[in-house]
Amino acid sequence: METRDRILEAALVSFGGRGYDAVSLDSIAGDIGIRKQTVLYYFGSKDALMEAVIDRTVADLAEALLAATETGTPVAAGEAEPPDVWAGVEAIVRAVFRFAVRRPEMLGLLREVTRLGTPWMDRVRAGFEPLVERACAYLEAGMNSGAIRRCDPRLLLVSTYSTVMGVATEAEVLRTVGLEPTLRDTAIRRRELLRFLRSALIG
Amino acid sequence: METRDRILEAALVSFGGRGYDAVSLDSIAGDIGIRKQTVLYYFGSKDALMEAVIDRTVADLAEALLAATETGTPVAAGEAEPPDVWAGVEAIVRAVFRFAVRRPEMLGLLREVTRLGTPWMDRVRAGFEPLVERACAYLEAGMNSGAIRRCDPRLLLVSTYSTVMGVATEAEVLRTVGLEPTLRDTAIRRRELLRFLRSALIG
DNA sequence: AGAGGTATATACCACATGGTAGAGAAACGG
DNA sequence: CCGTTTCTCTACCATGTGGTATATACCTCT
Repeated sequence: METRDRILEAALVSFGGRGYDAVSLDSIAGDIGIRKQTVLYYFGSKDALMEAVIDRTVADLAEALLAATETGTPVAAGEAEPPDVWAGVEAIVRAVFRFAVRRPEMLGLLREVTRLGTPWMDRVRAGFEPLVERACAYLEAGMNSGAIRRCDPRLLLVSTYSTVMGVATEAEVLRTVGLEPTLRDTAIRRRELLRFLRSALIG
Repeated sequence: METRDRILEAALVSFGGRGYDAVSLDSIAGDIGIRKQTVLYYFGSKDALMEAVIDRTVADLAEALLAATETGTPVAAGEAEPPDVWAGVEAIVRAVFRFAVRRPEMLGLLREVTRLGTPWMDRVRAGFEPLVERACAYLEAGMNSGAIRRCDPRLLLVSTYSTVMGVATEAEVLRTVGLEPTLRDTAIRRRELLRFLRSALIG
């Protein structure tokens, strides 16, 4: 099962980096020195390959982000003490930036899928659903404890998601304002973003 | 010059809505009841058509946003009094949401171009450069007057841009958290976003 | 050794795409 | 009334695409 993984990896990089339509099966196969028909042997069609890539990416992201949420949240069932909301947000942002540096294709793929919409997006939704639920409950708990300002948790989640994803992935936008997405600058951006979010959430 | 404009309009809707690669010249021509060769008569190639679409969109957006910036900014040359930064930000956000409702293709195209990157993106940069300059100067003035917290204005601009664009355009993300991008919800989102930004900027 | 599944390759196909060539209409100037 | 320019069309082409059919090597189990 070696080849299958190599195909999945190459497809992830291509789809996430250049977009579904812009990538041909020939180019994916060529990247790892095999023929297109070998790709079609493992994955019956281009669509099926995309599905597999999405599923893997969503699983990886959801796992990492759920793990990050547990950081700094001693939340037992029916606990009374409020969790440290800010620590949780910070852990999530750091996890996302880790992906932005080490596996930018994954965040790129996520963007691509939100652009393509239905039916690809449904797979993402399915995989992220527990994450979204948890995040909303988390934010709501923070509002109840007064740690963050009161508002619609879903809207707050969207704002936060957009901001984090944008800053983490939109390299072209950064270049527009004269910033290069180097490792050093990325750290600075992360710090600045955290200040931004902290003000927005707590203020 | 009637046909030319109709082509430009149809291409804008298609490119912005479904992406450059996913749209064929045949489909653009079909949308307005002409043949592909007529499209190629006015615009020598698909690339040239895309350039024209980008240029028009950038010009429209830049004009509207620059106009919005002037709202509530009695900024004369070498003025001493600080401008009302928050009023300016609010005017910009309202202008962006106006586009999100009335011309969503334009914001979609902007997204698409940032995804495609060089060399398309250079045209956007060129058209937005004065806007970016103005925005940075604006934010810096606000920091100097103490109206908003001090930080790198370019990073703050990127954070704000990402947030506004995300909330204004990512309909799929909204659906993920169970929100529909109706007109009514859009107004609510805009209000919530303004509260979010206000906290982030002023805090 | 041979049967059967696993895996990779060659050859091919139907189709859509961007682009070219050139004809026919329609308006316009002399 | 004729030549020129502007515009739109039909017809065609070269290329790249996703996908099928099929052959071939390899490996494992009996």
